[in-house]
Amino acid sequence: MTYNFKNIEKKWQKRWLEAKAFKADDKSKKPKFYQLETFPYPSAEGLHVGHPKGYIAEDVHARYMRMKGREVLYSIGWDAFGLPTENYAIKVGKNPKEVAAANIKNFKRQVQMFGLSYDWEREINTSDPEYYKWTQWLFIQLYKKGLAYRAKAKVNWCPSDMTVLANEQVVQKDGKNVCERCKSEVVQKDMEQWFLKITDYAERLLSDLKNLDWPEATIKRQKDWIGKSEGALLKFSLVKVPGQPDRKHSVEVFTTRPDTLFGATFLVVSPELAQKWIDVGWQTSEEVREYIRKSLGKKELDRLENQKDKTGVFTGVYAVNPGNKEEIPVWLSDYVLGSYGTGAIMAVPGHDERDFEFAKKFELPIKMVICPHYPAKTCPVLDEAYPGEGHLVDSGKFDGVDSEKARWEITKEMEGEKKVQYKIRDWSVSRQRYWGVPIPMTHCVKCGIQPVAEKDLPVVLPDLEDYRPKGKPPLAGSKEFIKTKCPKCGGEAEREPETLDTFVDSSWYYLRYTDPKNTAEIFDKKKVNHWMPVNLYVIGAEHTVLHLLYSRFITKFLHDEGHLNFEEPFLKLRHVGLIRGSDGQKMSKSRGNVVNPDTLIEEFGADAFRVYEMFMGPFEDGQPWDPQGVIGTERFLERARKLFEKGVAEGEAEKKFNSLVHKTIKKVGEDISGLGFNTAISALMILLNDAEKQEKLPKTFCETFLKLLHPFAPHMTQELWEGLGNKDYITFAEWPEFDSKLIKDEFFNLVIQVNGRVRDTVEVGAGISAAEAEKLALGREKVLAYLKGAKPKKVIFVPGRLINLVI
RNA sequence: GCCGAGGUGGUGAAAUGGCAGACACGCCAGCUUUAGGAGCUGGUGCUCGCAAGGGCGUGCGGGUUCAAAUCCCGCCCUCGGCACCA
Repeated sequence: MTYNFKNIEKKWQKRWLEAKAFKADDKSKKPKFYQLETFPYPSAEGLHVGHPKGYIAEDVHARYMRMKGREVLYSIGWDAFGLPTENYAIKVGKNPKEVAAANIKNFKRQVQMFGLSYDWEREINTSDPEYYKWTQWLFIQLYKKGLAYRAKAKVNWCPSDMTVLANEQVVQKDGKNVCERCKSEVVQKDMEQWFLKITDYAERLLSDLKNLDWPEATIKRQKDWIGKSEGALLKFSLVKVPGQPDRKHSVEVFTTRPDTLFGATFLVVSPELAQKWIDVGWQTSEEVREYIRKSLGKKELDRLENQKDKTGVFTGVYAVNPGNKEEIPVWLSDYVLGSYGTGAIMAVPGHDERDFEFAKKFELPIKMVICPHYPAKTCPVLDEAYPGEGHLVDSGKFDGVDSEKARWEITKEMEGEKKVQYKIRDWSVSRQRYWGVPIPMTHCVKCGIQPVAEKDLPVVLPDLEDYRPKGKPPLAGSKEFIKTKCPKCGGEAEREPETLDTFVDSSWYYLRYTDPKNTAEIFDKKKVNHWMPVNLYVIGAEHTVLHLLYSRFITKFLHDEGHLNFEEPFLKLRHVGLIRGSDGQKMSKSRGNVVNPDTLIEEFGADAFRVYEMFMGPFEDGQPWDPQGVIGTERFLERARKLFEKGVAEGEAEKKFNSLVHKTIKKVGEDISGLGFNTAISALMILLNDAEKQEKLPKTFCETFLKLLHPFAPHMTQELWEGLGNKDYITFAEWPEFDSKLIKDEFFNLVIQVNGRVRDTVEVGAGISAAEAEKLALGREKVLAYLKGAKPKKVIFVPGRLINLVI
């Protein structure tokens, strides 16, 4: 009899689906457990073997949690809007809607063949008007609170495709930034854009990180991205501005080291700030204007390039250092950014590496004002900047003050103010593309920008004959779409033709799973607060910043609006390690190392595939795909299945074997909870190896074994479960309990060391005492040979493990 | 440059102070088979040795300890991220 996994897997998948076996019950009395995985972007290529690793892990965990008596919410949806689909549609000359539908169909077929235990009743799709109605609603709420606004900003512009590109769509080629699709060089352009004011939440996004069970590296990257710096704003009055009266003007700088003020030997302003000066009528040299023109024409990326080779020009303006009243020159350089701080800095070359390089290049004075060797009165100028802490020197009345203390003292004395700066910028959400959520706004000549009335949502994305990008949003070309009435005055108005960044769609999908069919509200408050927050989120490490930060922002916003009673959406987060091609490289079509799961499932079955992906190695590490690997787990399952052909025996299992069974129950449970799937499977293999040597296998063992294996190989274990005469689903059977008495060994192998080297082992009773062990060891022939008649100086006894005789 | 993760057999790995290499893949030998990309049994870190047995061994160098893959110090390499944020 051969095991027809194809039919059996299909049979159970069909039954599970029809019985709605994995429906998450809102009203269940059991404690809830919400598991989440990144909902897929349904691409035209379909899944490769790397994609399901995270899904399978979640499924194993979900099945385990159900058996442990939890009501598990575990669902799937489709992040269906966005550029890859749109670009693919353009390429094949089809409508993105059709392409997306076909892609979803294929993805659905693929995820279903893995036997994943989703609650399909909760399936969602971001391109469905029933879903994006609430994305639009969310945008309007943000707008009403002043958190969505329109402003001019630099965007990536592809002159050939005549469209704005997302940062992710700009790729590097021969040192240039080019359009991912047409490879023409991208330029930066100032355009009006919609922004979400995530910067308002910077402090909370930072401080709430401390309560999360997330990988440390991910927390750190979010912190770095938010980039908090505490410092001060200091004012420098300006003298000798050509064509301007003395000391009428001033410039403010942001610094994290006000304690180094007396070492500021020049100021540097950004090209953006210098341009502002010119705009208000200050006179400058042609050299300065040329420098501004050049650097403002550069893209930010290019400006960051030649870091080591600093450029700049003297502006002709001088400032007064408010500390020592010295007149210092004001320089212009693109190493100072217009978009951070005040766009101007005080340069302290003695204590800042960048200022040091600049001073060296333009032969500007370098002064040391922080000395690590107190009580030295002066400090020699070093051949590199000294950024550390110490005591102040050459700083007037602050001489000798501890640098950390001096920060605030100097700020106060100079009438500066404490200031906190963040690197994080507001979130640009406008896309001049077709395949996305229409931004629910109108432009009225009389009333200006007005949000669409909530009762008129959704603003449906219309079908367009020609949706290709042409330099302005494709929706702008549709007269029927654009023409509307102003929601405020009822007069003629135009709709906003831009669409939303797909990161907006995905910033709240996990909330919708809790109440996916609600047509009256974004979600029911009771339901969302019952299921949320997410107990376990498995997500790729590439999402450490954007999606996770946006989701946290939106959650906090909805909390502040009174819709949620929690502030953090994802309590525990783990990253899935990437499966690489068998060549060790990242899987990609261009490398030709992509492995398709369809053929593997066809050949080995979903169970063998699942077990292999979980057995490959530590879940959070990446491994190369081994084409031989599935054969190994297929063998394992086949041998397990054969075990059941022997039939079930009456009575008890042999004592030692039974002890192993209980150890395995403990280990598999602990390992699944800790996502240590590889070692859980290895424990099951060890158990099987031993079980095969047993004369008889009682029913209790058989059922236990199936339960332990079930999360990994759900189809086969369900089939065998039925074969044992069970009528119910094994999925809802109770996870076995281990007996801690049975786990304790009666005997163990005592390791005998001489000077830390293993010389002998002997089986002894578990309770052996130090004295007994020593006596035993000293009676062993092998041991005596190494002792050479010497008496041990020291004896170390580790109960249950070893004895070490030191001579 | 800075930050993070990591470096253990031919391969994926296990062991988080206590017998390094569990469990698998691959390979070798044998059995079985008309046949095998099937199954079963045994072997498989390197090295000396006919063997018994010994020596060496977790990127490199040092240290702590009765005992180190594991802890500490210094260095090298690989991968990932950030990159003039004052």
